[in-house]
Amino acid sequence: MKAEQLKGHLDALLLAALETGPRHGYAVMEALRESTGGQVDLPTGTIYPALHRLEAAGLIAGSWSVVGGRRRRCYVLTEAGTKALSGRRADWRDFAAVITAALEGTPWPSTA
Amino acid sequence: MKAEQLKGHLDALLLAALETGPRHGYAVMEALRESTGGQVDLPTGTIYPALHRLEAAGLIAGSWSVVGGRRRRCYVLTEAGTKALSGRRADWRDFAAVITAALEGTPWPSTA
DNA sequence: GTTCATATGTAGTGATCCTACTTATTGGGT
DNA sequence: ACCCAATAAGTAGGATCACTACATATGAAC
Repeated sequence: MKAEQLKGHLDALLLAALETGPRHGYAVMEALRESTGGQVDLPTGTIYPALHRLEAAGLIAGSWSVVGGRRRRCYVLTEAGTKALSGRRADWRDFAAVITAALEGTPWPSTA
Repeated sequence: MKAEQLKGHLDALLLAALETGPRHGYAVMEALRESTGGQVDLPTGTIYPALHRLEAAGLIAGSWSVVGGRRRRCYVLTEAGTKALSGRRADWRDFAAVITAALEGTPWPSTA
């Protein structure tokens, strides 16, 4: 999984990882690694700045807590984040359909 | 179609556009625009440097010609380019499958 | 003769993800 | 006791890539 390929799609993955419930950064990292069979294995230098961006954009809301002596910043999808996620999903479907069509010459399997 | 989404996937599109036969840059641009229903509409500042990169990488070979008083640089897929294209296609399928699975939670429609 | 489509190109910008490093706590191995 | 791995968060700087804006030139239409 090359680095450049992910560009522009990471936010959608992070939002999706938070859709099932609140998670802290490290947990998001692991959730993503497991849900993709290890193919999306983000370094901390990618995930934390990305979460900060999403928080600054108002798509997720973070709050500090301490569990087992370790500080955690737990993130939840905001209402704007939920909307953004469905937008990103639609964007992805469109994007994937276009690229697949251009590459394969065959139409995308209908999901409608 | 947001700009950042395309990052890392452009080369595959360009190689695919050249698969059906030799084309010059402007023609590649139009072919891509038409094959994607206008959704991939690359500015010249994107396409020409990208073609230069591919040529420098040995994936395409360019040659000058003059048609109707206008100079053209016509590109052909090299052998390495053909191999690269099938690699890029495989990469895309893997990538798309992973992202779709992570976003939708459902497996990719089997193409096998 | 001016404007549009054709045709190619460069310089600089901005966004994004990664590498490498730092800090801190808990718990297991020896 | 000591060290190291896993957990947990973060920053600074670098590399890549596509885009904006601009420059150049010809042919065709009006």
